[in-house]
Amino acid sequence: MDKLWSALSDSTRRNILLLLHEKDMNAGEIADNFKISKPSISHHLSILREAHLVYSHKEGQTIIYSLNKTTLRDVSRFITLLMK
Amino acid sequence: MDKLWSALSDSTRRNILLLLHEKDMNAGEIADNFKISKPSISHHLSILREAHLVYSHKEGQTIIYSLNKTTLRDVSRFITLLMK
DNA sequence: TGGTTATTTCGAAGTTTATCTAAATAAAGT
DNA sequence: ACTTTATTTAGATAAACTTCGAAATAACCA
Repeated sequence: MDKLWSALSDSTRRNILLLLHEKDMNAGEIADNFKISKPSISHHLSILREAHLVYSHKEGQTIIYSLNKTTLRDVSRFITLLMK
Repeated sequence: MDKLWSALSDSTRRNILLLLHEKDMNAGEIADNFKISKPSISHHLSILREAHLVYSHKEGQTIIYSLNKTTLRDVSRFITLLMK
């Protein structure tokens, strides 16, 4: 749970998740939506990947990232428990 | 949203929320549930308070903390949106 | 083989965070 | 007034985090 929550604690990463909710994207496309450098975005993506919030697969020259909705259920469960 | 998510990113703070879900507690009682010092717990409580995840009121000599479930709805909304 | 494109890894700088002890504040009782 | 109890604030330190530019890796094409 720890990696999951700290992955979610950064607003750039939460915005990446919102982008991927709309559609799958490659790393460059994702980076184009932010002002920070590509290495920084790559780093954020690796944190999201380690938290299992996204997964990626290679397609030709590019790497496509997708939202992993399954992991979000763990967060949802925690919040729902507290709200009861 | 930023203070909210970073408040949730620390496991001690999430455990404080779980404790307060069971019942309201004063700061000392909360601290007794952890190995870290009382000043550290006090610091965590102030972060939770600033994020509006808990509120507090004085009762005689002690300060009673309670879970603020309303704020959790914002988190829940974000997660629910992503899960759709 | 060499060049181009896409992405990650490396190494460093600056900022933020969690934690501690010691000191300060505040309320209550003696 | 002084002491005890409950909690917070202050100041310091070490670890973790975000960010960058430059270099490395990998795939594709000419």
